[in-house]
Amino acid sequence: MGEIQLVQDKAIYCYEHPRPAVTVDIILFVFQEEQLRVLLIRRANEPFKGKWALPGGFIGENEDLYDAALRELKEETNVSNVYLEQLYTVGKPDRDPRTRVITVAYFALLSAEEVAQQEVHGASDAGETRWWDIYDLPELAFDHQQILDYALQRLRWKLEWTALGFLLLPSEFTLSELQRVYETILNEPLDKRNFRRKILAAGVIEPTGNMRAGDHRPARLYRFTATAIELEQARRRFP
Amino acid sequence: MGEIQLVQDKAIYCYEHPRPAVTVDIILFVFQEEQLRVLLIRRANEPFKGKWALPGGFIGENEDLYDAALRELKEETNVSNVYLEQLYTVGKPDRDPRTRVITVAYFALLSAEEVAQQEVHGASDAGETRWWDIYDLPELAFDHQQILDYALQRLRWKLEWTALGFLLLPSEFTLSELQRVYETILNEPLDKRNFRRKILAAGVIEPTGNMRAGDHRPARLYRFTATAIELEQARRRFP
DNA sequence: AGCAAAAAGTGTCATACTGACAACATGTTT
DNA sequence: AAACATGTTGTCAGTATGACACTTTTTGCT
Repeated sequence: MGEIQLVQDKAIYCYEHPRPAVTVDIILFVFQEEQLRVLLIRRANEPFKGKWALPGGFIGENEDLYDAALRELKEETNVSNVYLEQLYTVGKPDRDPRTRVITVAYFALLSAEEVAQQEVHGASDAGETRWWDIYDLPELAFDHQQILDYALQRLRWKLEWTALGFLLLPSEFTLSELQRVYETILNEPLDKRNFRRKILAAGVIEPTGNMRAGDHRPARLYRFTATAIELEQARRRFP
Repeated sequence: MGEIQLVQDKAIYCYEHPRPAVTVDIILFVFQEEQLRVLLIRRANEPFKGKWALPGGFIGENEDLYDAALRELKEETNVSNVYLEQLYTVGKPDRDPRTRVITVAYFALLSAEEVAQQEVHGASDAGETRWWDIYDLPELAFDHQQILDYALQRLRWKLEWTALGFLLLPSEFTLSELQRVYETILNEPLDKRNFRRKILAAGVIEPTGNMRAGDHRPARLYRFTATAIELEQARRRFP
């Protein structure tokens, strides 16, 4: 089916039918300095030269989609050890002016600790790399704004219905910190007492016994209960 | 980028980098004779010759993914006027033994009325076409069983959290019929009184004034309230 | 030492939703 | 007319929700 030919000393890949290029793009969220941020890369080349874009790239010839997303993230941003989940696949014929490109978007969460440790940077072929406040974004390349909108929607949904907030926090955190994550992502204030009641009732976090001192009154520190990470709140609609 | 060459009188398509083939497969659900069914096609050729597979095919060179799904559905099964939503994209390198294939799976619902009218049939290149009870499936080709499992999961979820059941029923239906749809899809019995209370409270259906006579006591007929079709039950987790 | 400021922590009440549960109504069949 | 099949209806106890304000503990300043 797939044939390799040599034309002017360059390998080219030939098929009986036209094929689209397939890329994997990643929306990497992080919670830093009281902001929900995404990682973007400034495009060094046309099209959309100078515009900001989601990190991503072509899938390898023998690479699973998930693995491709991990690899791209590692290559372009030096980030590993993330939570990754497939988001959506976009494929409008004209979304890339150069050639037909189908993009499988992945959605990634990185804990604050990892960000600090991993020294996220822009890599070789990618240009400048930078975290952007989700509520104050630059103009994006391609249809990346739409993808990002959808990712934010998914993040919000996940936050409300699963125990996902953890992935954005360090391993020990206070309830106030957790609440700020929720408020920032949902983009609205929450009632402190109701928030605590619900989070604690959900049984997904537990006190570590330690305290965070420094600010004013010391706050109790919590961690996530082991397996509660992706506990899909199995709420049934019909009993 | 994409170059077309002629080799032995056949057009071939050449690229600098290897590209996967991209297909769209559709899980078409229908509710018939008290069963939740999916449409499958028996493969006429290798690989998996004789096994059953989801309808689908290659995306056109200038075709959106959604449009491709619609077209394939129309071509292979003569079905149009369906609810279609993207499900998931699979791309393990060895999922098709012939060549690298990435498949965007779509999830479709067809009302009982449409099924009757549209005379679903197997088309030209596809072999035999047949509805299968979701709980009594044959052995499937490729990784289609996994895709189907995921589709069923999504269907169940949608059923519980959105007003999606309608799409599987005729335009007028009784509450008992609706309940049977729910019970069949969720694969468990539901309490009649609680079911009615909830469905009616949700405000997604309304009585048409007509009655279904014939069996025993005539049953009140309902229809779905206009815009309630994809009303994502906007239940908030934090007030 | 005393006071103000900042953040942490805590409880109640009215309402709505949930799930478990059984009897009666209306038409058909024999 | 009696048996049968299906449709329709309500209660009650338990739990979850959302609205709402004050006290506690520490820091920082004077």
